Amino acid sequence: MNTYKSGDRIILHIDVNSAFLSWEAAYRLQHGATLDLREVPSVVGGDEESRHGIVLAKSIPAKKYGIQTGEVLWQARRKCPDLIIVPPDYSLYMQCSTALNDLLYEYSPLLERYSVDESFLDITGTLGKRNPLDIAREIANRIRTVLGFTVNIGISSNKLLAKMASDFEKPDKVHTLFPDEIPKKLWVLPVRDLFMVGRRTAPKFYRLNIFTIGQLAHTDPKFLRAHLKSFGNLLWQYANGIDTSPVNPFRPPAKGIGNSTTTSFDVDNEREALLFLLSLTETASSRLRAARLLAQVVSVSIRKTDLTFFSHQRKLLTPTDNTERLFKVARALFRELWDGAPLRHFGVSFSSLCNDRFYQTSIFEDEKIYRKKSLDSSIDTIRLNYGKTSVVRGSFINSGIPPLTGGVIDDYPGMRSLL
DNA sequence: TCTGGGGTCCTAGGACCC
DNA sequence: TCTGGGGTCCTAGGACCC
Repeated sequence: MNTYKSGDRIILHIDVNSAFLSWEAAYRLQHGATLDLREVPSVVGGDEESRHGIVLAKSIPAKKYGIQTGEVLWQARRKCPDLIIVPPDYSLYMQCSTALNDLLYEYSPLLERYSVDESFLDITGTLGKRNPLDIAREIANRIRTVLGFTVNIGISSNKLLAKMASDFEKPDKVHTLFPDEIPKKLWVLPVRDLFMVGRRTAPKFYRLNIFTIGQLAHTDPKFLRAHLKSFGNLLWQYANGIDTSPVNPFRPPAKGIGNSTTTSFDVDNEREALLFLLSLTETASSRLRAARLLAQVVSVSIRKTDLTFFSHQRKLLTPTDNTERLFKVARALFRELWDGAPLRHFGVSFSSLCNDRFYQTSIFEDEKIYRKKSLDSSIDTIRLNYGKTSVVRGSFINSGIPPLTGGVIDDYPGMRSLL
């Protein structure tokens, strides 16, 4: 029952079932635990004390209580009083992700790591005479027995359909969604289930009397364009299973590097606000230097206690990776932005990135920049060798504010919203 | 007691240029 | 003096993804 044509590509989308939770469960079992977190109502959740308390991943039994990813933990606990909550361990997830991708790579070099727990694999050239379903089942079986967790695998002739297929019945399932299966398997689904139809777009469709992916697929694209601009066109194509994006094994260079944090208390004074911004600038700029990049745009964002969000950005005359220079801009932006209302969240991010080896210099370039550069790199080196807290700015001492905030694990797979 | 943190892309309006 | 038109750049905000 091969429903694919000989000229088509064969793309697999591999999606780890409840990734963070499964990985925690597998790790604990391998280290002597007797309880499998996947078999009881459980979640991976942030620290409530510091206001990071949301559900990051849930077990299937937890889902049966109506618990949703992104939900606040006290609400989840109200739905299920016996809920087990475990803290996240991102370095473990990174190791599991790498092990998964090493295994996938045995089946094709055309492997795209879409996120920490999702990958695309183009097996067109390595398939030979084998049936793609058999290969997918073999991959899933090996992941389960060798690595100790389960995946869903979607099979189709493009990435969009493969991704939609992996989202069908879970866990530990292989599904196909070839073009001739679209009416039966895709069009019957609610429009909200289509990739890129989020919480704001779905209600727009409901108002236009579009409730299923099939209805969207049969709507005049000109009508969609009138309501949703080019996004309408894209979604019409997705609803019809059209996607020509290739599986790209090369990660494109980052377009922006930033860090943000929700503070453990409301910040109502400039001194503390600026310390948080400095703390974020320290980590974000050291990531910039580690990647050998310079930034020409600095942006600062804040969130008030009512969760409203504001941001300001500024383009610099010349790109830089210098902590002090970047912080001065961030500070100016913050002062423009802030009206004095208490804040619960801060963000600093850098964009318009360029390579640090060749860049346009300005005749106004500060001569002292070379000394500042060597200071930054010395601090980076000391922190790398002796730990992050080995060098700390005096202003943070006794401030109750962490001197370095945010930061990602090296090589954490970048995520993107588009295929 | 409200909702993390890392990203990408798109749009609209204003400034400015020719 | 009474309002063109095309283009680029910059900025703020909003949508989506995992």
